[in-house]
Amino acid sequence: MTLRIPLLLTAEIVPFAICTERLAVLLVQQATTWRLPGGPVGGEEDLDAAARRHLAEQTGLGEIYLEQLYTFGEPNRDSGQRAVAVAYYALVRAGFSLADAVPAIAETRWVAVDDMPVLALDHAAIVTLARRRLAAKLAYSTIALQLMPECFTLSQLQAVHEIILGELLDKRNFRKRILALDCIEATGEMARQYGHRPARLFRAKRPGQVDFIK
Amino acid sequence: MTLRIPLLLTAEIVPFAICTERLAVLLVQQATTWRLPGGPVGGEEDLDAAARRHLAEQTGLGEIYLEQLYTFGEPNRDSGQRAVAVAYYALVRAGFSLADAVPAIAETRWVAVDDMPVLALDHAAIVTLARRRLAAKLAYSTIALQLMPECFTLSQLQAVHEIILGELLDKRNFRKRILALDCIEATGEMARQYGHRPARLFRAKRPGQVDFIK
DNA sequence: TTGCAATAGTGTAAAAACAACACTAATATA
DNA sequence: TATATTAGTGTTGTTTTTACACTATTGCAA
Repeated sequence: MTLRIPLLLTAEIVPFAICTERLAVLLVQQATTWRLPGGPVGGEEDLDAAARRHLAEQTGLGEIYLEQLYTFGEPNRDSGQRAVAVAYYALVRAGFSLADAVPAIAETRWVAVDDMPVLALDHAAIVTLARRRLAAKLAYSTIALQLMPECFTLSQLQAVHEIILGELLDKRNFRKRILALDCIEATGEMARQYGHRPARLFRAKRPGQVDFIK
Repeated sequence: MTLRIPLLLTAEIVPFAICTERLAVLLVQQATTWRLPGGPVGGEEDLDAAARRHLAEQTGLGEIYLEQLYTFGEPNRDSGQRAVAVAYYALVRAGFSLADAVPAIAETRWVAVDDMPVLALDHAAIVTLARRRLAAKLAYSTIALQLMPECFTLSQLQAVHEIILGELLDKRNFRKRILALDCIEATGEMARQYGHRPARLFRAKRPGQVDFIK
């Protein structure tokens, strides 16, 4: 029972954001291949902390929503060595700025989930699972708010839902449903867009929190 | 990146069944304390396989529904050593027989979830999370069928739902809903109970499979 | 043999949730 | 001042969900 097996335990993160109207993942380049940000869990480090640390070190992203996804431990997932990966996904608010954060120590790029290059190890499977989970959670939680900037319009929120679900939603029904959840409130400000009627701005009532609904 | 940290990786399982009208967990006695079945993951062993192996070795349970729940890795969850636990939950069909299976190598006991004794490490938290997940899954999957014997009556299935949810359900509405899912079919046989009208027996249409619904 | 106790089995109506649908409002620019 | 563009708003029909009560079949006991 107290046997310590030699293995590599890593945390891997799927950082999602909406980029140019598409759901995108932040990838890290290692030599010639792309992989998810992540790396070994420290000897005295919490799993979540390891995920946050690697994400910050490799991409500059901090202070974002993070949720454990699944643990991958097939003996052959990393050729040669025994590696177990605790996978997470993270949600990055639109309007985030990598530049604001700690400089990344790796080459990174946002890539649309539908245009993923070949990824290291089983990272493609991790992305696929994360994407399914995110889409499923839209239906029964307020998780989409974690992808929004502090202030946003209802049209922007609807676009985020549509992009993740891959289908168009009815504007009136969407607004009715979201407002009934009582998870956002009008700021009183208007978005100063150009060429058309300005939109009311909203903010999350409980910004850090993801509520279950229904 | 290739650092191998010394740590104990275990698989821990929460085996659920309905015992005497209550949701129960199969516990294993170790010295004077109770714990979940489980133990170290082998050096070349898949995580799921490790969970199944320990469950079989320690309790005699095999061939049952198993699903990964969450990975617990707080540095101090096991005093002294660094231990990471990949937690699973398992569903045991009513009418199962431990005696049929391989003899268990440990003292085991089914304990109602509402009467749990003090458990080793963070196993109480694992049970709590597993219980929440199971209850949530009732709403959007056919997972309850994994707790049923091959043939069962609708009243029995309803009782299982009621026990897990902790609330009574309307008989007619329950039947309508379950039958509409098209996940069970009548066997044509009747349950030979005594003292009242016999009930029709049903079986799962796809016994091994858990379908998502709605 | 008849009555009682116990669980099985069945339908309808009201309420709530969801889905479909089209026009007016406010702004920037040409 | 006309046009293009997006914001914003209610109603109606359909579907889903909920609430609800009686008859049927059996074993057992009187």
